[in-house]
Amino acid sequence: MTDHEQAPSSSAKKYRTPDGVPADIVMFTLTKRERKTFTKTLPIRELKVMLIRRRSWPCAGMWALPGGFCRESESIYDAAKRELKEETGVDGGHLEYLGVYSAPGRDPRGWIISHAFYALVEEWMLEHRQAADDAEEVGLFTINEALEELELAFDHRDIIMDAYRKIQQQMLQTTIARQFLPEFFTLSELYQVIQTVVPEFKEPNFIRKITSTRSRQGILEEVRDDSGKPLSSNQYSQRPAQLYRFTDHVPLLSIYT
Amino acid sequence: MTDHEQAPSSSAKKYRTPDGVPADIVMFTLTKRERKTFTKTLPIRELKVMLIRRRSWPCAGMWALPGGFCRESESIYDAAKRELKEETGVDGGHLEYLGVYSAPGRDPRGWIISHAFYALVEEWMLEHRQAADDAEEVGLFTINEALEELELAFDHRDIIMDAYRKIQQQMLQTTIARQFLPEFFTLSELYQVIQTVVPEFKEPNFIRKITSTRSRQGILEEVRDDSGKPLSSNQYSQRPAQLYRFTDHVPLLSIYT
DNA sequence: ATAATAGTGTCTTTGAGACAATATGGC
DNA sequence: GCCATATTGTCTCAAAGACACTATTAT
Repeated sequence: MTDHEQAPSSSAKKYRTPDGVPADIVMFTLTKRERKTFTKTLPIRELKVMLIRRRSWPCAGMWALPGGFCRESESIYDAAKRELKEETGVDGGHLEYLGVYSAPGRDPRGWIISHAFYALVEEWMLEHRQAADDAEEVGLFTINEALEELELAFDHRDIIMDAYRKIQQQMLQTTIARQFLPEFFTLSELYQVIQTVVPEFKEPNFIRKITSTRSRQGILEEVRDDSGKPLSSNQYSQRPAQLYRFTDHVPLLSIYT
Repeated sequence: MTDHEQAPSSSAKKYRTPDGVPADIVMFTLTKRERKTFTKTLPIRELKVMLIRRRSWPCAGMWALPGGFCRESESIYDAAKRELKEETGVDGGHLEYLGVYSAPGRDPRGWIISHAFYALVEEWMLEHRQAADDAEEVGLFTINEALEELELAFDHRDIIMDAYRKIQQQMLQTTIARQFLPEFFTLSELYQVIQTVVPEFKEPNFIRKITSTRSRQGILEEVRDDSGKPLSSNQYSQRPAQLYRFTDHVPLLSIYT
């Protein structure tokens, strides 16, 4: 007989049930800082994570992921979406489930099962947050700062490490890079974004590979104007560079082929 | 202020909290049936999922995933591991987290947040279950049977579909195929296992590709005996075939290279 | 003209893909 | 010898990788 048969009922609780089910969000953003050089160049980009300094028990004074408790009338994903909106004031943005954190004793308030999400937001979305919220300390940190220098609440260090691993994997295996780029972008920008999130990624012939191989064809396409002329941009370089955009194509990867 | 600040405490509950947090397991197995032909040949393999017919409210009479409620003293993963052991009598086997199912109203018993796992077990592990459990109806079904012909309890249809998608993806992108194979195996067996789980997978030159390309090197290695002579098997063919085993290498895939 | 980045030409080597040819062992 | 499956030979074309070269624009 499975335990399903001995289910606790909502009317008469006989079994110990969790004390709360929050959704916590690892909000990543890619900051963009102009380099002040005499000539045009790509901005400096850095991957950052948003944290909030807790003011009250438990873990007062430590840095924590933004989050909030889920209500009965919503799914966990809806709770995360609501929380993301409260923090950024924005509805959009990439929001994806990361996992569940349920080790006994992870939260001194009781039996708290946390669901982690990660979001990719634009830097400006976080400015709203800083102004709107009264006196709550908010910070943007690089992954290294967060993991090495800060005191993190609960098991949020584990969550951030897991989220970092996941975003790195997704950056290489999906087209989430689009979340960090304008609709049209140059291949140098794309390469820089990938490298910012996955420093190990090195492709000397990146441009050629993307543009000249059949198997990669389909994930990107050249941008052209109405008359079919290729569009280019010289925002970051002297010589204009061809603009590209992501298509809807999602390639299927395999270790065997 | 984040909702973390308004946390319910275990001593004095002021907020509605979930009525239960079960772990449900999609148990996959690959059945192996000898083909009765005059000559040696590979067995027929089929991917099956184990379901249990519910006897009591809610969803009495419908087929459901095996599962059980999580206790305060264990993590969700531990609960799934415990449940897997109860069902199969075996400690081992591949067990992996799939996701959370929390849509309001998904369970008539109340606010029940289910965590799905999927497991890969060997067929014989399920035999124990059939004998040990008193009078509970257990079945092994192909994915198609489960999705097309059975009445499934709760949102277990969604869970099974998600699990199927995930196992297909993992079969191509990780080395979980090893869970369905003996330690040493021939490349024909490996190919058959992959195709059983992912029928779309077609590689005419499979053997050559695996054995002769540098980029795939490392995930498999030839088995040799003490004196360095290659080991082969003629269990499934007249001419003996080279045996291989998986290494510990995990390749990193990217859509950009 | 110069500097700086975008993109191409070209050559070598590896890998994919298709088939034909050969090898092995049970019968 | 015959059969069925495993494995290799061979040939063609696509792609990776390296590096030198050309192109385009701001200053």
